[in-house]
Amino acid sequence: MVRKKAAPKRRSGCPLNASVEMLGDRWSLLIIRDMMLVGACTYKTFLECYEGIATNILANRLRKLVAYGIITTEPDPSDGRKVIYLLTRKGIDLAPVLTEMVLWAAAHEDTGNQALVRRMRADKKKFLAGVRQRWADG
Amino acid sequence: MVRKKAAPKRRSGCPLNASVEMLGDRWSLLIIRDMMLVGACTYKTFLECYEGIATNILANRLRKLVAYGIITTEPDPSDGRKVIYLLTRKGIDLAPVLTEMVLWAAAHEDTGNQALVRRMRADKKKFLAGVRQRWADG
DNA sequence: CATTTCACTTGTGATTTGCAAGTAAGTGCT
DNA sequence: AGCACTTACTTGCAAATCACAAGTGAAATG
Repeated sequence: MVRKKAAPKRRSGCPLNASVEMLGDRWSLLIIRDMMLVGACTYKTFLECYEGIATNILANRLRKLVAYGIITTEPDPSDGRKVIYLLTRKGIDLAPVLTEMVLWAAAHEDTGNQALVRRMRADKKKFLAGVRQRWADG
Repeated sequence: MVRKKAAPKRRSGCPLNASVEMLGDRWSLLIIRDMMLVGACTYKTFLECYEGIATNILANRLRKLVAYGIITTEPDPSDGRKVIYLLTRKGIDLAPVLTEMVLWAAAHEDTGNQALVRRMRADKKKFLAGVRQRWADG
């Protein structure tokens, strides 16, 4: 007996469903974090950044993030093998979400990079403006 | 040949890893949302809330959220069959994260419940205080 | 031209998920 | 006390997803 594929039904019209659809997995948010905070932008740097992600999964997640309009790709003009991944406006707008998550974890768990956390906590707005600034320049 | 279980290595000491560990799946955030926004607090209401979650998965996620200290359980004094799930302080502190996610989705996708979104956007602080208030009363 | 780098894809088991079908304890009615 | 019903789960199995190792093809490097 063949089972139908039937995507999991979620209560429609409820906020957050869309976000979870796009970001609710083990890797997507980490990829975005590394673009935003670490500046990673090629396939290789992602693979190295958190060793542990499988290469097929990384390819899959990047494809999905592009499909959702959170990141884009462009060829590296100085090296035809490389593909550069960039955050779109929609992707950059995730900065407040990431910030709150980092602050939450910092408040309730042992987190590394206390310097960053302090900077975020001290002036959230300024921190977010900084992220936007860096990405606006491309 | 037997494969070792080997949890996926993530770069240690980086913020956000802890959050993704606890919340980075399809359902955990939705469960928390429904506690926070809808007021769901029993197994049955969770199952009905978004029909689509499998009962074994729900049980598993609730157990994990308890283990992470995000929710607690207590027996319903008026009905011995029921278990009441409650947000802990740590769980309540997720409100800003959820809020930012809802606002992000609202800005970039078609979301339902525009009234809620407007209320969040109009006065984020007041909205968060309201959530905390409701949970403080228990 | 040979080697290396880069961004992937493919194949193969292992793990996780979705679904239907239990089960055990508590409640409510008679 | 007996029986039906609700609630919070567990179990079993198939299907989907994942981790890991090993390619592949195009472009750069020596």
